[in-house]
Amino acid sequence: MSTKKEDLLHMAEILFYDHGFHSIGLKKIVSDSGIALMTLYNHFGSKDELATEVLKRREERYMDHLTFFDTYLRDNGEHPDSAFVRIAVAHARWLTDHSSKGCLFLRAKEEYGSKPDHPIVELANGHKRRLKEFVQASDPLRSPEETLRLCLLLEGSTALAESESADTVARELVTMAELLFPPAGASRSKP
Amino acid sequence: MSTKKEDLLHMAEILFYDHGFHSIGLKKIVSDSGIALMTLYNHFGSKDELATEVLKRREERYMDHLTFFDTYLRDNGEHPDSAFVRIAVAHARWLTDHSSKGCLFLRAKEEYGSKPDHPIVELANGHKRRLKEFVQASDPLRSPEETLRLCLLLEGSTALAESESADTVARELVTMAELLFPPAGASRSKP
DNA sequence: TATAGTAGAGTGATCGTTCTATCTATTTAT
DNA sequence: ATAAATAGATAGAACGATCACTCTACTATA
Repeated sequence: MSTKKEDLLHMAEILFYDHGFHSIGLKKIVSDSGIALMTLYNHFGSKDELATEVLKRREERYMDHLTFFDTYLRDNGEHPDSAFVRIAVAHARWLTDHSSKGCLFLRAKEEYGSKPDHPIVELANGHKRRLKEFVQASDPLRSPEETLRLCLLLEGSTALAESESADTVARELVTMAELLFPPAGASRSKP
Repeated sequence: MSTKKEDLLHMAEILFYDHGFHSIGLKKIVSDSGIALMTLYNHFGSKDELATEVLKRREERYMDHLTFFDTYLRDNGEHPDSAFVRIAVAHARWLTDHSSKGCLFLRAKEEYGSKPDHPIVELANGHKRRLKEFVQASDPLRSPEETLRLCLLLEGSTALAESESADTVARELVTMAELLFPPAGASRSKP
């Protein structure tokens, strides 16, 4: 892929995340990137298309992050019997590695939510659905209610990190996951 | 207070919540209210001032809701020994009673977050601080970590209700609070 | 000779905000 | 009770700024 296109996607993600989709103008994106406006329109048909690709790449990066850490932790013997805790740890790591301005997908849905068939809204909804499926598939023994509970913890930590230190929130997220989702041998086998 | 002013605040809150602060124009607010634009400027000095008053009134309503339900539940013998669970129940009720487009204060902070000394950002930060203090004060025996955990549950339920049914989320919120914050006699006295 | 990128002007639309001029209702003075 | 004065609300035009987006003409690289 073109370097200019990558630069634009990178800068657009930063600016969208820092200021919101409607608040930021294309002029700001191209000027901060040092790229001509026509080059942006050469790569993206519209502002919505740019925002859509930003979200697609962010989802890919986030899901890769979760998958990588889930596997890494399991293979290194950390929480080997509770996939839900591993996912919590992976998400906690994401929180401490990124600036804390909430979930970009929820924010997109909120800003474009008046039109439920808008591609950006569908993408945001799809991400939440895929994340839930990822959680459920990580441990088929867990109930749908438990899956929702982990999703609630993930959403809650992302939101709370906007008001509290990310490190603190990350720590409590893992603690809560350990309390609610102990490994199978510890509580689920309990009568 | 003038009826027109109340009508404007009411309509502005609905539109800000449904579409975001930057996405909605003053023309839309006044035309949907059936009120002249100059009447808006007669009551509010600017769009920011209107948004500020919307947020102030919403916070007052939310905190009143929490306080009322906390007292009501305790006086009616529901969860009399766990204020944290009562707050969770009160928040769950708020979720099922309102449309689910996230926390308006977080959204305000996200949209105006580039200027940390903006009155709207300070108001949003203040709300989160006051909410935390309310939680902490409701049960002084709880640790600061437990307070953060309940705040995480509240934030998580609000966020998750944007993707999942509010009723379902509300139920899981209460369940999780009961699991994590059992009444004093049940777990906190455990050695 | 293509291709990709550039600057810059220009489109119509909408933004927040201001101004004016008119109208109506209530209050005050005679 | 009638007239005058005050206050609040109205529609509509207009302000400069910015928005997403388009077009053109020029340049550099391959």
